This record gives sequence, C-alpha cells and structure tokens, in this order.
Amino acid sequence: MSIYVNMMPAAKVDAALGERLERLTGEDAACCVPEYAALGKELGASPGFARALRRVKALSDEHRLLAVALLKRRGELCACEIQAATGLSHATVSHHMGVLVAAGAVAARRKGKWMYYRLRRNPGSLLP
Amino acid sequence: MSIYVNMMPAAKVDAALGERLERLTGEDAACCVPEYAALGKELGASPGFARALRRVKALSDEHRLLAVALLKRRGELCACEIQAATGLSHATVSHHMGVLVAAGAVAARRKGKWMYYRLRRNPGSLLP
DNA sequence: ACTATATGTAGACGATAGTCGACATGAATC
DNA sequence: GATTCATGTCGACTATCGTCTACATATAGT
Repeated sequence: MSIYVNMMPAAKVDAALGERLERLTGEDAACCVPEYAALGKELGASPGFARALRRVKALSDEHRLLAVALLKRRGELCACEIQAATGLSHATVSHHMGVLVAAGAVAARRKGKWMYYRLRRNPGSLLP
Repeated sequence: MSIYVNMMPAAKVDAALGERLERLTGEDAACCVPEYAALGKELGASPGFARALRRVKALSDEHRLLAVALLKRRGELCACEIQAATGLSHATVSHHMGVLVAAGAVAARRKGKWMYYRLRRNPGSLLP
C-alpha cells in the first residue's frame, strides 16, 4: 500500500503566498525569517489545507485504514463485515465509519437492515 | 492540496488473501461471513499496511502537515523556520520532525548549528 | 575554555480520540 | 404490533498524543 500526498495545485489557493515564499532566499539567510509566521498562518487557514487535514486524520487510525483497504478490494461492505474484520464492537465500527463519511472518504447507503459502505471517488478526494 | 491513497499493488503482499476475498460473494450472502475476521487480521499484520499506517499517522497532525506543505514548496527548511511557521516551541517542533523522519517522510541533515529538513522521495513513499 | 545560538531529550500535564456498555432507532418478519 | 436483527447514539472510561518547561548536547565564535 502506498500513500501519495499531492501538494497544491494550490498555488491557486493563494498565489501571493507562493510569491512571498519565492522571495525568501534559501540557506542561512532565510533562517528564522519572521515572515514565516504569517505564511504558516495563511497556509494553515486555507480551505484546501483544512480538507486535506480532515482526510488524513480520517485515515490515521488502524481500524479505519483497514476498513478503507478492504473497501478498496471489495468495493462495498456492510457494517457487520467491517466489524468482523476489525474485531471491534458495533458501536465503535459505527463511530469509525461516521468519521470516514464525515471526511468525504466513504459513502453509506441503507439496504433493508444493512448499511453498506463504499469508497467515494471525488475528484481531488483521497482515493484515486 | 489533494491526498491519494494508492491501495495495494499489494495484491503482491498476499496473493492468497486476494483470492479468498474474491471467493466471498457480494451483497447479503457475504454479510457477517466469519472469514472476514481472519482477513482483517492478516491484512492488518502485513508490512505494507504497517508502513502506510505509520505514514498516514505522521501526516495526521495539523502542524506536521503544515511543515510538509511548506517543505513541498520550499524544498528545504531549517528547524527555526518551521518553528516560526507553526508558532510552536522548539521542543515541540523537534518532536514533530522526529515523527516525520521516523515515518520516512522527511530527511534531516545538519549544517553547522542548523538542522535542515527536506521531503524524502522514496519509491512508494507518501510523497510523489 | 567560555559563551552564545540552535536543536535534541526527558518528564509532566492536558487535550484529543478510541473504546465499550447501555439504550434508542430502523426495518423486516411473524 | 410485537419481536428480532442490524445499526446509530450517548455517556463514561481509558489511552494515546501534542505540548510545554527544564535540562542536555552540539556547533561556532570569542
């Protein structure tokens, strides 16, 4: 399993920010330049950054990553299958899947008594 | 910023596991099949999975993701620049960069009094 | 050597997040 | 509608993690 982080076509996110970064000279001269404080604040406040962080956090748990890995292979799984695969209580599974859905990583659909989960394929999402 | 998780060319990781997954029929019939317990255990124990998890966890903190985003733009930064960008104490920055290095996401080099960090470009790493 | 600067380390504290049991809800079947 | 099964929700507990202060180490310059 490999993980890719494709940082910023988001030069679009803030073009001015990119320019200011370019103006900072490399090596020793740039060390401890106070402007980095403002840059970090802006970049951290950009919507793309918040979205990426939410998605990474969604995958940063062992059992959620396992669920995603299984969904990638199987396409769709019901909650009880994920529960069996993870060995967790159904309450915990429900919690984890809720996190994945909230992060936009997974979509859920009801079919009778069962809840089926599948990976979302949003453009720019966390799963290609 | 977009994040991609490229799951398993790791059919190689465990070919038999893939086969067993295929044999499980979809929809209701597959629901609550006990074999999922073994499958989850094996997949979760595979080395590729552990590596992926370590890398996702490394990115799952706001300040670490910010550091990576800045490194992606600037190429190389010293610890004090990352400290300025994040607004954290130097001790916390050191801790965070240690996590990124341990996960194989970032490489560090000393130059005089300064520590410079840059993104690693491992094949199959988290950064393309 | 001594000092100053930059960073790593250790320990402690607080916040966040994962976990479960208990209860509630939704849906199918009788 | 009563029952049963699958799942969601709600506290509470616990563990993990991010953060800091204080101290230690490394390097450069005096």
